[in-house]
Amino acid sequence: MKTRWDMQRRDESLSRENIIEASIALLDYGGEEGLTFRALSERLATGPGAIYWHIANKSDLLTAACDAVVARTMNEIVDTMPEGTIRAIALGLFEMIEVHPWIGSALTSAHGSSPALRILERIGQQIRTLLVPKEQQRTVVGTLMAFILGVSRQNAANRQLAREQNLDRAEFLEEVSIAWSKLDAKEYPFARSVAGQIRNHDDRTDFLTGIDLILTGIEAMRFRSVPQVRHSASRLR
Amino acid sequence: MKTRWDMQRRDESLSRENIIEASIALLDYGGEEGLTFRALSERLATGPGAIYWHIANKSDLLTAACDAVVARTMNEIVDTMPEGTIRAIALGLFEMIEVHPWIGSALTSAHGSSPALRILERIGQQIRTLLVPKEQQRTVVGTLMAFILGVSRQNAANRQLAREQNLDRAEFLEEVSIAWSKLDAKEYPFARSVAGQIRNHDDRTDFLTGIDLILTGIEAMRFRSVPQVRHSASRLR
DNA sequence: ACCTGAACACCGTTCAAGT
DNA sequence: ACCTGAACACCGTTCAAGT
Repeated sequence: MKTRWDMQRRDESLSRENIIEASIALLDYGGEEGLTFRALSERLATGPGAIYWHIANKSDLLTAACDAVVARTMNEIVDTMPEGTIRAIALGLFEMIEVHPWIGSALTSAHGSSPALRILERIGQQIRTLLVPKEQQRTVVGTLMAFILGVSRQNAANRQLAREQNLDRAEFLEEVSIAWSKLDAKEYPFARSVAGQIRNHDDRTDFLTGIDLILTGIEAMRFRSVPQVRHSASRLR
Repeated sequence: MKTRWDMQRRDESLSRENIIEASIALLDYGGEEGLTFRALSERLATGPGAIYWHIANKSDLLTAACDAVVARTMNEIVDTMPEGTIRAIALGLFEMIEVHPWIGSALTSAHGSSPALRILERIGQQIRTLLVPKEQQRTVVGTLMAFILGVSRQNAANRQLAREQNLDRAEFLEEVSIAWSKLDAKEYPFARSVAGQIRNHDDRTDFLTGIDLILTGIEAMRFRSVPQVRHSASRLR
């Protein structure tokens, strides 16, 4: 059952890098549940226990795999104008999570961890050149990150859902559109009203519109010398 | 080991509702890994198999638990002015996920599912009264939802992380602040520059600032008759 | 120092058997 | 119709034993 490739691979001794690369392959192929210590040790032609010599536990492994892919994605992005670069980063992450859907959830669990930090840094550097006031930079970057990861994760989840139901994109959207148009008219007027639009929308375009929405908000905020005071925050707490 | 309460509970026969309520309690207490069919059947004084008579599988159970909490949260929000209501919905969801961190991940996996739909509908109705052009409503609501859930999830994950390290909020932020200020100056200039701000920030305020950023963007967009054409989308694809 | 693989304590889920 | 609980096929992780 062992292919030439497997044997060759094992010629190199086991290393943290080997393990991470094999993990990424398993995750890409079988999703989060595709990564098990048994599958991993089989692919690496070793025992499950051996892996624990190089990595602490499964969570450590997931973060490391995540970090490797994020670092690669970030290195592929070339800087141009700040807004353009932000869009490129956004789209790069969107497509990364589309190809590696498991990254979405792996990335949540670590604000201080190194993959999330890479993204924060990259966006932050652009926001600085956009001349956003210093006190607002952190919030603005946080807003962009939350939005980018939120949409990308949702997009990946939808694709996953479609695949589970053995539908292509068009069929899946058709199903959702039909389901929404059949909702109760009193309780779900909005969902019904947009049901028709679902069919022909483009995920990337929607995503970039959202990014532009936020960039527009940033620009508008830049020209307000004093940050606006909102009473709702304290009133609603 | 059985308390009076447990016994009393079992007097009512098993039902889907019973099971969902018990699941929520387990999830709140022990997080996602706190919900197991063994713990659940013990709490309900029955066997693991009995549960399968009322629910399809664990995923079904999670969605149902999620839906129950989301429905409750949404019912608590009273409508006022559209912007105010959107902030109230946002903050309501933020606090909901803070109290029930497991909802964050449960909510991702289901764009068409009923908990996500409730949220979409509620926000959508407000966006309609804001007179956003019909073709942009879907995208705008999607933007808000992605942002709200993205930030809330991140916030819940941070709290979880702090708890795992047995730190209170202040200690945790202090740790992050110190870690960021020690990063490499060439590679992480932005993270270093905001390290100091981490210490004294308020999560809710940041969150509402982000919401306002998006609402500002929406307002600006409303006054453009023709939706702006972005070349980056096709250029970057 | 690094690897092996059996063993442990868990999972979700099924299903023959009961009432 | 609804419940029981043993059994199945998995998990992540540990650890004595090897090289």
